[in-house]
Amino acid sequence: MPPAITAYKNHDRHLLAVDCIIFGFDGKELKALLIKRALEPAVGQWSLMGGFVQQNESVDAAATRILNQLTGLQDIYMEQLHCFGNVERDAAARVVSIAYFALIKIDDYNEALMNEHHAKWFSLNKIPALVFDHRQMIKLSRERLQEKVTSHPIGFELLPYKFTLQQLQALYEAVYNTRFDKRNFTKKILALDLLHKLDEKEKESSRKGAFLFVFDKKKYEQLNKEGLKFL
Amino acid sequence: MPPAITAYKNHDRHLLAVDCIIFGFDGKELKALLIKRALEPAVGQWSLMGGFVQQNESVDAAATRILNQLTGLQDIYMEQLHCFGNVERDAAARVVSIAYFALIKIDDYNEALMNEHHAKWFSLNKIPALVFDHRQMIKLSRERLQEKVTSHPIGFELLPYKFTLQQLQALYEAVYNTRFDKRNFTKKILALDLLHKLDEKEKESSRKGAFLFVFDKKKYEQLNKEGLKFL
DNA sequence: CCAAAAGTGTTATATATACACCCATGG
DNA sequence: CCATGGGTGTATATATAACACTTTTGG
Repeated sequence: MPPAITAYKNHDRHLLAVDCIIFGFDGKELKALLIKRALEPAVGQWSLMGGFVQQNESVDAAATRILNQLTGLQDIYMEQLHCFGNVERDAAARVVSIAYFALIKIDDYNEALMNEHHAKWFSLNKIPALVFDHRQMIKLSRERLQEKVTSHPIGFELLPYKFTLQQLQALYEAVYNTRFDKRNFTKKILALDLLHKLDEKEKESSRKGAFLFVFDKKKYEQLNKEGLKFL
Repeated sequence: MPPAITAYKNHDRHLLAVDCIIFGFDGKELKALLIKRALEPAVGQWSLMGGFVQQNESVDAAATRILNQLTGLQDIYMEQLHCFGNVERDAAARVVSIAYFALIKIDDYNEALMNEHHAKWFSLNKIPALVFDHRQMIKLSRERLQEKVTSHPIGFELLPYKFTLQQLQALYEAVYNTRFDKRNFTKKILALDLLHKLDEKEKESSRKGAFLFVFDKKKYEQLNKEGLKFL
């Protein structure tokens, strides 16, 4: 990249950060992954995982890098949420932050990296005090997740590869913070022709055992692009 | 604002721009307001109105300022669209841009300012070649407008204060790029209990004349917050 | 044999869609 | 008196919401 040409030269330059809201689902509750902030100011306070955008990387790439720094994961569903640009949002300096949210399988992470950052999962209903505007970021991301899930089948990103219908329903109930009728839910989700029923049963949560499903990758990708009407 | 503290000091700083997609509706077509770019590179090419974010202003404030520079308007419906952060997006330097879209009444602008920027309205179906990634910005903003309009009554921002049902329908048809049945449309919109029918008729477009409506500000604001299911 | 979760259909209601004619007016 | 756009209702199809009992099996 050449240096800024004359026409741009006199404009202010800004610190640009990325913050990641990382969602997980433990079968009962929607959770967000938080770390203990390692940087001044506010060292040791709970915070979203974040970092600065470098000169030679795209903002999206920065988000991917920062997610990977904490989780060790790659190829994760990630979406830009919003640019937070208030002058005073960071207590130490003017920093503009672009927030992203990511959906991961809650057991899928690198434990060493997580320990290194003192990361912990928090139920979305029990988020502790956070630095700066991170609470607002989580709030907005939750609303966005809800909207997104209504028209795109991204909920599966939060589930294990094989899952039961009740796990799926519990996930949607957690996202919408409501309850659904089991029969109506089953009917609707199966009608999408998106799931493939396995011969295998999950037997941990009941004596009878519940059939496991996987999603049909082709249908899934198609509906993810086209959109669907879920609820 | 104090200077960046030690912990932030070594991070790269970036040029931060704002670009505005300004929508208008002429009674038939959805249009976007474009200017002839005044800056190198690509001087004289069609472009969205944009500008740089200053050190002491929020990103939202920058967007408002830049919209005002072109139109002279204040208190305009404006929404952040997306942060465009590819390294090579601007041909001259690494510039991260935050795109906003605005809805204005198409006759409501300061002509002197518009002339100064060589601004012109373009039908969304006939957007000329644009600088950098501005075409992509317009595409995304159109999709977002469509989604937004489905759940929030923001369409009115594009109409004159008094409008006929046919103007309203034409607007929604333009946004969705489809046709609606007149009777069903009327039924639905009136059922929202959002419009107030005036005793006054608009007589330009027909001999009989069509009744004018205004929206009920209280209902409007309530539905704008709560959301609604429009179509 | 019993506790606990799995699985499964029908009906009622609400919403969405399709469709065509008369009205009022200015020229 | 007629051409033009304005205004209005009903019937059908589809989608959503409400609702309860039987099955399986490990202990």
